[in-house]
Amino acid sequence: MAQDSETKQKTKKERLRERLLDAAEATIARDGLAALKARDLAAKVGCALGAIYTAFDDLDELILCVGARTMTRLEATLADGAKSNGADELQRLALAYLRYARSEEPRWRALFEHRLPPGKPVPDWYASQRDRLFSRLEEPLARLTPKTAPAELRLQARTLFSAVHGIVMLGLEEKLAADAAKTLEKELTYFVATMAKGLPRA
Amino acid sequence: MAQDSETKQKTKKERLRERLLDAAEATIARDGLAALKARDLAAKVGCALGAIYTAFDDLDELILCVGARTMTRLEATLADGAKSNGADELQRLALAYLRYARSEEPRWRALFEHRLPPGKPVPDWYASQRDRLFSRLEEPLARLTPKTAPAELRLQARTLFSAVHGIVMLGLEEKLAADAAKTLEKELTYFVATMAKGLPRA
DNA sequence: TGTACATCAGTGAACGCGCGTTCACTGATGTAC
DNA sequence: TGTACATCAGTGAACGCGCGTTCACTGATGTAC
Repeated sequence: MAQDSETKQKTKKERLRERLLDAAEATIARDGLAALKARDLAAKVGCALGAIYTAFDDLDELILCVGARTMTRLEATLADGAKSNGADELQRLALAYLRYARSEEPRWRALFEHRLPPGKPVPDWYASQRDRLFSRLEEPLARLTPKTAPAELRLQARTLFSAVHGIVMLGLEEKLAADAAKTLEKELTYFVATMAKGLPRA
Repeated sequence: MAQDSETKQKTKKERLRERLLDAAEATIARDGLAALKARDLAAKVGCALGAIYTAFDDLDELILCVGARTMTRLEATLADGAKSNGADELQRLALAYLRYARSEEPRWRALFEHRLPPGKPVPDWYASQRDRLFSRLEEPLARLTPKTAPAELRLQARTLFSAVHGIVMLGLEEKLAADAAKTLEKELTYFVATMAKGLPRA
């Protein structure tokens, strides 16, 4: 029975974790990372404030877990948006990224807003999921420039992602110009086309 | 004498504003935007806490003023880094941007971190200084693609800036890969070269 | 020049709020015999 | 089956801190006559 008991305890704790994650995710998705408060969270799932700290070390851990879910959703959107066509897959990927950022902006933004307190390292499981996300960009790039060495490819993929990310981020913020968000699709399409043309062996 | 008195009062208030701005700038430059606290600021300039609010409406206004100074410095760096050569001016601009972000990272980052409370509009003087900064990118772009219409050019300039910004931002954060910062120059150079090659009439 | 008065920049204690985390305790669950 | 005991998830009041902003007040400066 000791084994049974342990199993049950684990499951219970796991269930609380999930309920907390669901609630936190909903809050972040609706109102952004800054709106996530321990007390609200406890109220939402109907547990005591302290219970959060039996399921997670602290809010940072919980936020990272929500981030993992966001990455999974983003991955799915990218996979969905990029398939079917082969030639302009990069363009499709970029537009899919924009679409995701638009449709789940607070969630997406939380991914980049959140900062661990200095000294706290990013957990390995988080880093590896993040890296997996980028490998999704390497494949289509590899198809475009088949002669490029793998290390070079990784760099190119990162550069391209950062560039697209920058365009989407600043575009959605409208920090640069008031009407930026409306022309973003055009901007991105044009941008990726230009890049593709400039790449060796396009 | 009424006129004299008013003039003196203005000057005095102005001096306090400047001392506060200097102190705030120094704090942001050393420790980042998050380190800026009203009490520390008052202590630094040797005035009362409340005096801040005779010189500025609130901390947001003060932060925007520091942002204006940052933009001026950035503008100077860009002007400095881009001149002399003409052909690869875009590359020089991008590298100058990276250099500035590196050398004054917290100050630069503050420019993008700071958010006004929702509903508070960005002041006109701030928006116009920001726009002026971007016009610096349009000139070299115009030289590269002389046939492009002005409206198109503005869009291209913004796209290019956003892309470079994204590469620098994520690169310096090292959120994507642990060794990103070291290869950033190479990355940027390669990126701009690729873009330039892809642009019509390169 | 001297006196009474007005102005207002500057003061800093106090307000008001928010919030993550802890910890002594409880009560449900399971164990031992 | 029944009783005494152990465990530990879950509780929530309290801790501890931080911080932007306000406001009744003061004192230096200048004005009026």
